[in-house]
Amino acid sequence: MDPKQLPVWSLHSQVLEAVRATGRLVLVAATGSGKTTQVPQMLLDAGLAGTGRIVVLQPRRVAARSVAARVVWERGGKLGGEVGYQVRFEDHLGPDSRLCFVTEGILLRWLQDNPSLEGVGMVVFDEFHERNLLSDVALALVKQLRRTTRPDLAVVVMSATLEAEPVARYLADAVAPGHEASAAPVLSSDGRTFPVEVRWADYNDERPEWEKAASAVEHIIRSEWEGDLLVFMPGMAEIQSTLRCIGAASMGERVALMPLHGDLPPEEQDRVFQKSDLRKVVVSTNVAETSVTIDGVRHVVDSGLARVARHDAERGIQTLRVEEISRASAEQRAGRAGRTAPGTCWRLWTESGHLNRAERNTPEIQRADLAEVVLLLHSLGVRRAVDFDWLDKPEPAAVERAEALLATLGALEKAGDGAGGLTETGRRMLRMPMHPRFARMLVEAGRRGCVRAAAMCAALVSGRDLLQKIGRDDVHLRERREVFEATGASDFHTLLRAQQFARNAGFSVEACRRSGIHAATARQVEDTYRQFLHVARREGLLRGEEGPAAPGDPASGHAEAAADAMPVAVADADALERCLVAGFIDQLCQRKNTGSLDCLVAGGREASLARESVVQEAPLFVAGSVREISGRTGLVTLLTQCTAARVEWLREMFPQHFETRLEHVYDRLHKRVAAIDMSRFLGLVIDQKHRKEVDAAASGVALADAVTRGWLDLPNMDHRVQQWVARVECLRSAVAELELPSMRGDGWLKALQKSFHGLTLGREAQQLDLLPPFRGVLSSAQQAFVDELAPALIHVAVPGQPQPKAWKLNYIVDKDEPDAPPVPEVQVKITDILALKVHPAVAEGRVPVRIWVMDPGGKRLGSTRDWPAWRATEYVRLRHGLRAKNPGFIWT
DNA sequence: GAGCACTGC
Repeated sequence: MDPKQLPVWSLHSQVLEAVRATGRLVLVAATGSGKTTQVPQMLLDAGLAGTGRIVVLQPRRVAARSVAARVVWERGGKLGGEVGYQVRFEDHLGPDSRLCFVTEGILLRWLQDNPSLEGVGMVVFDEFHERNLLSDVALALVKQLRRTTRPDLAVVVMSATLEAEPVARYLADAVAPGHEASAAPVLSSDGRTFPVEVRWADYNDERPEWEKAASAVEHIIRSEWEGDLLVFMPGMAEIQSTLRCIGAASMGERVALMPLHGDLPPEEQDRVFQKSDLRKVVVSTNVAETSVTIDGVRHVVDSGLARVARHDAERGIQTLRVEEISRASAEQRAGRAGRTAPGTCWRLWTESGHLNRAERNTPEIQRADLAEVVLLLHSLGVRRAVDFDWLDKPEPAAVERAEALLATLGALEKAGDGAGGLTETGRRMLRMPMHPRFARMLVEAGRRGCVRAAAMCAALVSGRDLLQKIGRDDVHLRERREVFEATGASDFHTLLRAQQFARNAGFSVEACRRSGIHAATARQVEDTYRQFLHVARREGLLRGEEGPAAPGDPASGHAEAAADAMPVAVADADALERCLVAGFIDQLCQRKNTGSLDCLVAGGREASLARESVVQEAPLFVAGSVREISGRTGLVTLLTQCTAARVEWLREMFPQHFETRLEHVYDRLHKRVAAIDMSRFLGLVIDQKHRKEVDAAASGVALADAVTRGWLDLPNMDHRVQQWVARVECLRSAVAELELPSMRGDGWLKALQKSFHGLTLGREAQQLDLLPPFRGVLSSAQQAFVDELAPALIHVAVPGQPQPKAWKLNYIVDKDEPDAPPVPEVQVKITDILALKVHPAVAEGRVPVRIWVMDPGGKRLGSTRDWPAWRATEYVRLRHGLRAKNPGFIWT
């Protein structure tokens, strides 16, 4: 087919006009419009990038590679000529390349070496609706360039389902001083897809997702519709359940059932794309939503769920939870049914439920670990990432967490208000295309002569999991796995041995699978390892480990390659472990006890050591990964990829993180306060020395703390004391001029701390009469005010009675409004107050007493804080009944 | 007594 027949060509002149006039364009074009291959060519042929390159950003390596190949084929010529691509590990750009398809990470690396993108005339963002972290960062940086050194740099944002307006406004340019900024022009084009009919679940079906999906599949197969089926499930376990359910149903037609997820060996993944005599039913994770396209699918069954990874910045852990997908994501999934012919999409949720779903997915920048991006921005002069001009701002807590990590690793200077500038170590780390932890590890390895091993460790955890998950009763695999488990020192040794095994086996898929290793991952690890090593060599980190072949020596190429392929050798016994500890130092863990796997994690976190970790004996270790998963019994935070640590190493590498100070703690076992010189490392107690003498005030604080934690109950916190607190509070809020201190919350705690001043034993605290010290928080003048103005007892004169009556007041806190001022209450028989004319009040008449009015038999008739009004209404209503029941009294 | 989506330099 002639590419010029593609729908996007109908916009040809408008696209060129917009870019020529404004240097900007937002293009919304659905799948099949031809935007990815055609628009870059239009822009190139119109000469809109001047003499510069047109850089087209792709979210995936395969996409960059295949689109470049397609465009080369359409235009003739060869790859690396006019058209080329560059992705990690592969550079097919030539000196004359004008159209450059690159992945997002590549552009960001270019920016580091070439901050004003000299030689680039235009940046085109493709598939921008995916809102990947790096594309958001790249767009923000391109925008900044346009406003500063590169006003001529054109920018085109293309996407399938994006709402165009926010991006167009984001890319607004100031036309002239005083004029309103003009948004970027927006164009949209139809795709070339077929209609997809959406069917909804029409009631709340309580069955599990896999059963509902199986029913839908059965229904489709039994009807006359043709075409393959694609079922979306959140994860592997759900896929297995779905396959079992479908297999159990009898549908009168044989079908080919196929799982599809990232952990599948390649040959099984390929089955999905091969022609099949039977109708295919593919049950897949999110891979099939964007990364992978299966031809021939006419029916989509969508559970509406996905596992979403989030970096919880508040808690400093990675989470992975099943979430409802957004409406945009559901659209994308439905579209998978209409690529070759009209189709149907069966959503396993209701149409009204759909409206409650989020419109779009959370952009990655709002759910990712930002350490790497924050470091990059620092290098480009952006010191306050929160204030940077983002399309969607990252959470301040996430930026803080990232800056804290960078400071802990020693990449940023510690500063009072947030993070300071880059350190020398930070500058070195920047040059390495990896997470700052790994960069820190390599820097440490350079000092200790174990760069190869450290680079391999970094490569091993930079991508997918190398090792397959072992089923609970897969005894064979478990035995094979144990072969890799060398020592109890580090789980990385297990990975290193497994990788070595894969190497020795020539990355044979069969051999690797028998030992539970993903061969494809192992091959990727190898590529990553070589790249890391190359970078380390460039940075001079490998100097001590290499022979005479100096870096840059033209003859050294082969020698390097040969050396890199050598088995990993480690310089001295624990050099590698020290590097691992350095890289993961912020995830230092301490076993709580020997009986359980529960651990304390640096920074006040708690988690559990993974059962399969080899680091079972070490009291102190670092975890390569801290993540929360949902188990059958709820959420569990698991520590994996662990390495045993020694205190001496911490003292040597991170002396700045030690803090020793005198702490008073309540010892629950001996029920007393102990004064301890506590030595902490990032919050974890490393060493403690008991002191004989105890500070009186600090001891009081520790006892009060024990009370708030529920370790110590106080029988003497009785009604009298509680009433005193309530009375103070009542008067404090009613008569602010008195400036009484609050005795709730913090005030209560302070009173307790003062009361316990000088005590050390839990028993002493429990036996103490708390009323005198709680009164003592106030000066004697203030106490007198409280006794007078918020009294426990008031005397009320009722006309016709010889003497005033003494009423005992109870100051009551509303359970539903615990922060509201307490109200004084009293219960009175109606016969005693019928003649009362003025409602009694406390606090200089500002707080009327709440009177519970009782009938002569003691039954509550109601309550009032305005007796005359009550008497005029409620009483009048009740009078008849009262009179009938109590004829002896004169009911006036 | 227990477990895991997808990418990128």
